[in-house]
Amino acid sequence: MIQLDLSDHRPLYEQIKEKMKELIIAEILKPDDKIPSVREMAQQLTINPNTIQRAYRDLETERYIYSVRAKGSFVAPVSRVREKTENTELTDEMENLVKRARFLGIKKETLIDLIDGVYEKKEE
Amino acid sequence: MIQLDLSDHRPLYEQIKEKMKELIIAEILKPDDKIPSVREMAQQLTINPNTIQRAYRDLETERYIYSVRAKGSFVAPVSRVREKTENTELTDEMENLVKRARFLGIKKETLIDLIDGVYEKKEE
DNA sequence: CTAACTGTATTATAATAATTAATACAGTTA
DNA sequence: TAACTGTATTAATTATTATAATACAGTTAG
Repeated sequence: MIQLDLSDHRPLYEQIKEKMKELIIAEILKPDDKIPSVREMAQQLTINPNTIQRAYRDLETERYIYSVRAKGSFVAPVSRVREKTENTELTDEMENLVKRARFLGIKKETLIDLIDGVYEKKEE
Repeated sequence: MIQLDLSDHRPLYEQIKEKMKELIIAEILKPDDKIPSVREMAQQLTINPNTIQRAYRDLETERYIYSVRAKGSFVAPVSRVREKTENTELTDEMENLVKRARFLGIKKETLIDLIDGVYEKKEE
């Protein structure tokens, strides 16, 4: 399901969080989909279950997943709270990125093309 | 010149690197501008000089600054290498961000307005 | 020339963060 | 009942980060 990058300097649980978020945001994992259990994922990645536990706990706090004791962990439906905080975070990041792009001499049209490309795929 | 955020979980040297990059990218610091010496910056931020040393060493490797022994450290002119790696990095980040935006239901036009806003300020 | 500044390097230590390990408990499911 | 779930806890280990204390060689202003 996910792949760790050992050359990455960041902690494993951060990588796991990020990858899971990507899968959810890309809608590869959809609301109420079951995700691998703590132990199962740990075995797949050959790391300690506690590390997965840490990642899942964070993801639950951030409302990306929800867990049911003895049943499993599942992708959470998009919550209004999460949507709002993500919205502001994203706007900030986007602004910084666009500034960097401008600094690098990237044309406005290039950015707009990129956006078009992503939004087109929505229809698929 | 820069301000550390102690509530930030990332290492100090990472924060320093990031802030310096921001200043350089925003062109607040321009090529060949002298930046504070290792010891001076350490005193300003009340942290150990070795931590600054670490940040500066990284920044030099990434071609954001250059250092001259016994003279000081200075903002590097934009190198072609740096420009290229930054360009691909930025494109990747931008694509991820746009995907997130789409997932959140943000309209394409909203993103384009944001870009317009940033690019307009170039004339100032 | 000298005093005070530069970057750079080194080694040791302390402090913090991340990870593993080994369990345990309570509930679910086939 | 056996095998699975999430969750919690405590301890030990390892890795990373930060500090501390120096040292060296070169620059620069007075």
